Amino acid sequence: MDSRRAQLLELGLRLFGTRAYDEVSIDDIAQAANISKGLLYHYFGGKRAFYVAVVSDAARRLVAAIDPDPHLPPPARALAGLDAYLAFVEQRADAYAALVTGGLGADPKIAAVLERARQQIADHILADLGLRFPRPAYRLALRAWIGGVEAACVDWLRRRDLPRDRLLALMLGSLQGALASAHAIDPVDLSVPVPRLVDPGPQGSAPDDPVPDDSVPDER
Amino acid sequence: MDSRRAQLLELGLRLFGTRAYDEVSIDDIAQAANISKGLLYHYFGGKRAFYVAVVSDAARRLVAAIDPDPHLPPPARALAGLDAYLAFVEQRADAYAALVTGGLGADPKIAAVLERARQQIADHILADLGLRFPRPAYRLALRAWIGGVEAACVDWLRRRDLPRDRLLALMLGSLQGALASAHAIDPVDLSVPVPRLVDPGPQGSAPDDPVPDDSVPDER
DNA sequence: ACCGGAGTTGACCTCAGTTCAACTCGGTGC
DNA sequence: GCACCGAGTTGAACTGAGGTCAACTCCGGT
Repeated sequence: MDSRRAQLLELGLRLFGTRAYDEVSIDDIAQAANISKGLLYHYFGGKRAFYVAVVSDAARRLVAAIDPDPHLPPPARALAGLDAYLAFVEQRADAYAALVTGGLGADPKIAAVLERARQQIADHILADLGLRFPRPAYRLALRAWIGGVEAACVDWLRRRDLPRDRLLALMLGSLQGALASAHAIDPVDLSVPVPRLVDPGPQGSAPDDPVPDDSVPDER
Repeated sequence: MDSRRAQLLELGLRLFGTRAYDEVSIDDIAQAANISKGLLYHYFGGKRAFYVAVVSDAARRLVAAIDPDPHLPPPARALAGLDAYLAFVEQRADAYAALVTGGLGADPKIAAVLERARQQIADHILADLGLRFPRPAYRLALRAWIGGVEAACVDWLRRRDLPRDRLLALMLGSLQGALASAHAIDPVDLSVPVPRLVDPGPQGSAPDDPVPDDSVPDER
């Protein structure tokens, strides 16, 4: 049955989200799932392969979760995507932690899975912005930004010292800064200019004028 | 003697920089160092503790490597610090890989060591910029930026598709963008304004005015 | 010469990951 | 009804890596 596989993946996500890879034994998994050790080897090749499967599945879910609403115009899609990303981070903090902190000492398989997911997210964002940059500076800027988002999310989950919409605005502003920085370094002639993601508006002394908006503002 | 300890740390850095944690056995280490297994347990508590020691040592070196030249004025110190950071990344790619890809998740000890090093770097940069922000938005923006720098460096080491000075400029631009974004979100009255880090100078044929101004909403 | 302790070793122990032969059991063909 | 089949499942046994420890070697101090 395939549901057993899904059940094991779900369980694995919880276990690996809570404790580190080598602190979770096969016996732990088997016991928590009420199955025998051997069955895990039937469904997955071994512990390592199981872990890879768990991480892959979580990455798949994350990428799926930020899938755009095709009705929105491109720039708003990017915003909605990031918002969905943060929602995932918030709701499934364990899964997210397993993903990002999960490195497992740089297992190439894991690294490849994560890098692939990041690439998909990057493509996603580029498409949502209506841009397409194969140029190194832009690619690197975007890659760095994604790394920054991950770091910020992990930190944010631990501290929670900023409302989510502020975090969203912060990340969007950083994205704009990163893309602008890439543009300064490699000033390719864009058919579409780097869009203005954050609309600062009149910035008074009061720190409480609303950041872009709540969850999904589509301006324009 | 203490030199043996240092020798083992150096060796560990090479080994863990090349292969993943659990692909390096105690016997491997012992054999590579021409010592017996037991001796490793004499100097360090065990494999895990050894790994923590290796990472800590590498982090210490990195933080030491970006120590500022006190003669430079603050903004230039920040630039010099980032330059030194990139130099470290380039020269000791293995050590850097061991640090960043290392055990982000593996172990709370490791996470603590790395987070401490990042904190030091962040303080470093803040001091170099002549700023001091305990406010969440700035802290988070800086933390995200550091995560971005790490991601960019790992990617850059793999691809090498940008000259180092361009990478430096890219990162500096992103920093400025991140800080500006934090400022837009939490507009505290800074005694010292966010400094202009990137001095674009005469750029090629480009159709652009240099980025910062429109990358950064609210320049005040 | 004796002592003591740091440095060092190798045999041994333990336990987690892995393998595998065998058992159940619901469906299929005859 | 019956033999068969293959997926699902199990538990015992194997293997190898991490960890322990009593003992040995130096070597400086008394």
